[in-house]
Amino acid sequence: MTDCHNHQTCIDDALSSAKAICTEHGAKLTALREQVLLLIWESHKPLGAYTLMDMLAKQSQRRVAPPTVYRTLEFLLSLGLVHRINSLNAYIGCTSPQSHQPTSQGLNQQANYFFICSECHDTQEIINSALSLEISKAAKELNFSPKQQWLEVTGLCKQCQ
Amino acid sequence: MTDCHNHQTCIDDALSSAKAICTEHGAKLTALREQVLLLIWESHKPLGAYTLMDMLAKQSQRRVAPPTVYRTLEFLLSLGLVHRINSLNAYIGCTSPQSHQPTSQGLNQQANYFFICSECHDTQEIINSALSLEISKAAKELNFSPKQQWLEVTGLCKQCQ
DNA sequence: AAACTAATGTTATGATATAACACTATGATG
DNA sequence: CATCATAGTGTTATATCATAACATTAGTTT
Repeated sequence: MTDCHNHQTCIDDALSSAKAICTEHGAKLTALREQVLLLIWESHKPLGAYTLMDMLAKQSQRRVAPPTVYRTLEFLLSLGLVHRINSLNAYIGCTSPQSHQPTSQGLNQQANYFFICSECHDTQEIINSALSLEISKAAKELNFSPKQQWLEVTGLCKQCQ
Repeated sequence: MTDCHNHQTCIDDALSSAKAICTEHGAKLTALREQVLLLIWESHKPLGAYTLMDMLAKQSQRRVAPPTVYRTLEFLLSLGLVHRINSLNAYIGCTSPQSHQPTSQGLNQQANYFFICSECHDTQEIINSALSLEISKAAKELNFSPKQQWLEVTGLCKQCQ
């Protein structure tokens, strides 16, 4: 991770956020879902579905098949608790799930902006209204009505330069 | 495509650009490479590698294997003649390859911004310096040194709203 | 022509993701 | 309490996307 920080706090926060958000949406954070969310947060880097599957299998001493993982990820994605990094086919914990909440109409217009270090794979998510504004302006010029946005910037993080 | 335009002109331009860029880099636009580039441009929408493979096989009446297609795509990508749409695992012709030229150090800092209609799959690429600037600013705040950027915005195009 | 190199062909396999259906657990309802 | 409905999970098979490794061909240089 880029900043020296108390990782356990970070995980705890993520978990209590997740619980709150689940309650709010009448969704259940089952043991499996919690386990996957924790694994993703403990890693703190984008994690592939099959890596996650192996970790799960190891933890629970039994075979875990792909659909189990993908369904769980889908659940977490739908609540904005994790994000998919398209350029890596990988999944990462959302640092501000409150900002990525689905509405009754389904998902909000979602804006996901990531900076991904190609060296250490540390990935930082940002919320940036100036950036959002520029994207909206560009969309307007094209008469395009945006729904979801992903920005993935690869390069070198502070530490790895 | 979003704008009513002369599609053949568009293809012709792409092809002559491609030839110029290849010459400039001492690269060869072989028959296969030209064929793939044309197929991508004729479609004018993001095309999967396997779709492309089937189209190639059909055109040339012979079996074409994945590596053939992927190598060709890699070549075209390396010269900035096509782009990969990560959220779709698909490839599309670059509308302004002059702006995506590799340097002697390898690829420039590349900025690829796409608006992808979820209805008709029309995909527009834009160049937008205001947007680039915001991304640079955000990177600077993180002390992140960006190398490549992809923005993919999904939603509804003018026609499909 | 021989030797070298870039391009393409070929076979096999790895990596990512989903469809379809079976089973289980949990809570609602009579 | 029994039964029913539903959400969640398990299981098997398969689809989809991508690459490794090595063989062959074609074009260039000497």
